[in-house]
Amino acid sequence: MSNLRLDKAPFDLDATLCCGQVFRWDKMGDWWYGVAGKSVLKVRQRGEELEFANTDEKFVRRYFGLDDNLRQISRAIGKDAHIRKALEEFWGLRIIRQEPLECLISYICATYKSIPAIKHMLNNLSRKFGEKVVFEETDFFGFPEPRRLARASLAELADCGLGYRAKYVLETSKRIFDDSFVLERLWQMPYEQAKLELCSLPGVGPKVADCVLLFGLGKFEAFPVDVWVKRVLLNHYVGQLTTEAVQRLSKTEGLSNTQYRLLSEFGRGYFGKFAGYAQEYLYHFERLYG
DNA sequence: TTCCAGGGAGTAT
DNA sequence: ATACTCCATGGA
Repeated sequence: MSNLRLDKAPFDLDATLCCGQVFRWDKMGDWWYGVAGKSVLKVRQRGEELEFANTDEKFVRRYFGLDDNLRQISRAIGKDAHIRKALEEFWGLRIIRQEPLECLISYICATYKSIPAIKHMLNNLSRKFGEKVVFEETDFFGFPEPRRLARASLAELADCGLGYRAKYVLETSKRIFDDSFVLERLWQMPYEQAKLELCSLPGVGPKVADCVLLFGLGKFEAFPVDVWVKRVLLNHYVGQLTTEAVQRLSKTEGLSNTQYRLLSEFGRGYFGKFAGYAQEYLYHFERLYG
């Protein structure tokens, strides 16, 4: 068991793990349990103190983004009353550094699904194809290696509840496994180029790409847009959008490609290089109170 | 039962 | 380039 004092690093563990960026953490009592890499992490927060087990401080700092300068980020994105309200409400929410592959597969699965259903799918995938790790007499499962997913059958994947996403997960896993696509190479690419590369994968469009770039590859300017974010922007940012843009957005219920680019570029332009942080605060706020 | 979900691909214009 | 349609499934 180790402790970490959060003196100069505001952090809210609950908000960070509940805001829908990760899907495989569970709270038992006041402890959170999650699997990263091949080990089970156990974390709880008591005020300014973060307690953790089965991992080390270096990993915790990196995984939870504790070295991001949240005050500086907050000053950069705090452009208006609404975002400042969300920042205040969830102060200490941070963008987690997910493992890129888990992040990619997770958000391919997440398309057109609710969060409880996504959790269900990913837990099924991990139980079926991940490595079992026993911790505190409980079975946990690591996220599947690309090799296991690449060699799975469509039926096995479909059995996990993936539906029509099964073939996307399979084909993308094959491209990762045979090294024709190297996720790590995107780290040093600029945002736009990395996004273009990601969108060449089956099951990956602009939304999934932005999520992977933000949550897995440290591109904080990525501004993923879904129906919730569209809702936020139409409810609170009409003044900052052009009237022509608002008309185009109100025309249809869903989110066309054109609408996606419009909103994503607005977010990036308006909130700046930490737009992804703004997006996550706004998204969480809209889901809880919208 | 019906509706909706952290959208993407395929096809028609 | 842009718009329309279909998609499997679980949860509310």
